[in-house]
Amino acid sequence: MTLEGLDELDKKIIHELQTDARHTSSGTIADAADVSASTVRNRIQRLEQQGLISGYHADVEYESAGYQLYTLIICTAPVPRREELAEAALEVPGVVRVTEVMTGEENVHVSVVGADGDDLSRIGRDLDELGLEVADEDLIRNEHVDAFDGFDADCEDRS
Amino acid sequence: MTLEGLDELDKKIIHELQTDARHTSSGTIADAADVSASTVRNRIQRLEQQGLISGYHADVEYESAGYQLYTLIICTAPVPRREELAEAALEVPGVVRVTEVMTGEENVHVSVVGADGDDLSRIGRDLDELGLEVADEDLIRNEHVDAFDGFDADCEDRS
DNA sequence: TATGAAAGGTTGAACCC
DNA sequence: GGGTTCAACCTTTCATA
Repeated sequence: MTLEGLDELDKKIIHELQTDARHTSSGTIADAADVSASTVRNRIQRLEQQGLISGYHADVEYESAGYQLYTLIICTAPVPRREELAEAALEVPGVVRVTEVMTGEENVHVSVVGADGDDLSRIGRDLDELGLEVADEDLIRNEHVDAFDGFDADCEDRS
Repeated sequence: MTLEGLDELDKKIIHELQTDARHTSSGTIADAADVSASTVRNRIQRLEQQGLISGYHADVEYESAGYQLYTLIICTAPVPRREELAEAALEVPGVVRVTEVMTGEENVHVSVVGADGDDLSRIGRDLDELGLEVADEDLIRNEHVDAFDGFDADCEDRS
């Protein structure tokens, strides 16, 4: 079954780019899928234009870079302003991700990077000044990411 | 000031790769930094080997791909088993990110992708069977990511 | 560690089916 | 839609300082 017009080739492309966006060439995917490299290039271009792939980025280990305080700040926003505040939070220096959740009090989760307590104090203050109430603040011990297996053709069966 | 031996060139490289890991060539960075392309390539290789850059991946808009249920599942793990369970959770089909937080009851945050309620039920059951107690479950309305500005040479001043 | 040069792979664009 | 061609670009490898 294809979702939203995504066929197996699209899914394979997404899966490969999710796994390694920089060292995977169109030709490699093309060989594995038995199509030409330009077909893969056309598909990638389409996926980017449709916004299905919204970007590519390097995963950085902040601790190794000397930023010991990779931290999750959980905030509460008034629902009508949630989206606006989430976007504003992204502009605060040190903020690397903002997740808006639908329900509950703690509806904006902000991931931030800091080198010391002063950084965190400033970020907390900045968020507060925007109108985000800081409900909780926790050091992130570890973060693991993985490509979504739903796009992996070799892993279709899910109980 | 350089952190952990990272100089301005390293930081610039990381920033560029965080912004667009696929369409940024060594040559482009080299021109902007007034060094040779080979130097940039050597640095990138070093950053990858040191584990400072741990990977590159495509950002996928799951909703556009037909997976309407991009969801945050907040779990509680016994502290001694937290890391082990977090890694195990990553293997559950549909799980795309696991964040371990240091303190508090809700110390494992799991981001999952599902097409329907059945997917979510299964994922919840799988996490539970691992030994992760599901404390809360929330639809993710939106997720914004941004490159860390601490690596951006044009943005060093932070109040 | 930074640089430069040559060979081979990769990309994007225009074009054809 | 998919495929071909080709010029421009990129990367790899190795040699050099």
